Amino acid sequence: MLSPLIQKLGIRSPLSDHDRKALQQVCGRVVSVGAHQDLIEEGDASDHVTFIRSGFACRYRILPDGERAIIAYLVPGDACDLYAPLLGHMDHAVATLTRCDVAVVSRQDFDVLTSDYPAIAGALHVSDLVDEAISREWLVSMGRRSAEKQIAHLLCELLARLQVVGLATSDSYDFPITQADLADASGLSVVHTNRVLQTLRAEGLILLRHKNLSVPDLSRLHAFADFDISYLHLRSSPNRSAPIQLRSGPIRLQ
Amino acid sequence: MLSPLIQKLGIRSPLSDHDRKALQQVCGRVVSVGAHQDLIEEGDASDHVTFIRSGFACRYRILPDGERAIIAYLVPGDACDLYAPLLGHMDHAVATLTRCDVAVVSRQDFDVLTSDYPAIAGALHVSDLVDEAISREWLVSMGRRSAEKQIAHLLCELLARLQVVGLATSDSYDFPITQADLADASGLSVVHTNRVLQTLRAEGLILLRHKNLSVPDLSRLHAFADFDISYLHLRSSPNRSAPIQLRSGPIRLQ
DNA sequence: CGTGTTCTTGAGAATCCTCAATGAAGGTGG
DNA sequence: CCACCTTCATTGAGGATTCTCAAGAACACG
Repeated sequence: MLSPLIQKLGIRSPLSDHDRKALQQVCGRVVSVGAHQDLIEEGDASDHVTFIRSGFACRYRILPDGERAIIAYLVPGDACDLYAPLLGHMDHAVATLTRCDVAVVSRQDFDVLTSDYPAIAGALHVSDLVDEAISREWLVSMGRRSAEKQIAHLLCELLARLQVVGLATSDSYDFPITQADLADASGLSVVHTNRVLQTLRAEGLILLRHKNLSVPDLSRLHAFADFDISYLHLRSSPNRSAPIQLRSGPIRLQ
Repeated sequence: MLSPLIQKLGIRSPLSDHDRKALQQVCGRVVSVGAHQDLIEEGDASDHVTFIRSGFACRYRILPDGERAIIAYLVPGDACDLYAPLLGHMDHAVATLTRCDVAVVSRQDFDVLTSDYPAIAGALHVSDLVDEAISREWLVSMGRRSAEKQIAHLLCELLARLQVVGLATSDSYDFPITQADLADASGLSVVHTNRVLQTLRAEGLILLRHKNLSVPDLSRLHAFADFDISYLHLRSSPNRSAPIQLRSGPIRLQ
């Protein structure tokens, strides 16, 4: 089974077998972490690079009044602290939401990897740029979409991101995120999050039972949520429908 | 007078005189653009790199119902589309908010610059990471801060960012952003934005007159807005108070 | 079969929105 | 310099959304 990281990078950037092997080797040390555990704390000047191998995690900050703001969801294949040393310290924390397997790579090994394999460095950079695009989309959702559309949009995004790493079918995925975690990511209260989910269910837009989410009519959910997948940059250009050719070569997509 | 771009990069990453000269040379072509003009449209596969030289701009998206969401403010020294080719197309647009001078660099010249001057490439990367941190902070504000604190926080952020490029005193700056632009960046209505500003004025937290913002008691505003400047990464570490030494050398800050 | 977490519901209150209108500021042409 | 026009800021009022508090139900786990 291909690691989710390699799957994710390979979709957006061409990687050679050589690159894949190097990645697989470096990410050998996998640690299992229970739910609701900090992987990285605010202020850390992390000397490791951490990747989510399985499970869900999040970036978050705690405010003075004790409120928690979740800034991003991390799914298998996502990096936690790729560029932390460039900024000197973490300005937010990372915690698991469920039990997770995480790959921990020493910063030294990682630096060797990226300088020996520029295609990997490039693919990781692209992947970080997509994370930025996701942040922007969350800002759009929080600022200008109704609570219902915001949550629906988030569910669409997770479907697409999990499909990339082979953890979702065409219309469903395991959804272990609690309503409290969803609330902190949406800026809503838990109570309202609950009511929003009920509305989406009542409208027949989603089926959510036993920690599994399935979408009866994906195009209807997309239309409702105003979900345009292009911000995830799964293709090199919105106008080009053919997938990127998989070959080793330059980092640039076009 | 040093260009705002060079000022900004130099604060977070060591640049040699050599680097500075190269930057100055490449950013020679400056274009003047009126207020409320698109600099980059959504979907563009830009073949230029654009930097704000003077004036205010923003990243934004228009939703199907016509609403505008502002995702980021751009101030002098900020890049508009640094890594656009890596993602293939712009997933959002960039527009001026006021009259702006922008430096337009051909993608070709830019690529030559970054490969000839790795310190510049590194500094730009760090700068982009800070933009990410700013996005995250906006998410925190939108999700879990009151409208008053959110706007106050934004005003604190702008003060700090403008100080970096020499466009603010210790407690004031020119503030040409309209309440409509502030509303679209905060996810509030124009009416409520107006009332929030009035509250901040009534509390004596800000003075806003004739497009000029000044802060009578900065630490009070910081405390009110829960503003912790460390996310702007103006120092290499929150525990180290000495500024970064200015010398040419490796990209990494520590 | 208890115990803690998560989900759900009700009700009243705070926040924020929309609509609609007025006032103030700035720019332009005569 | 004034009349006019456009943009921006402000105000009032009623309503929608979302919140908090509080409690009970369902579920998961040992």
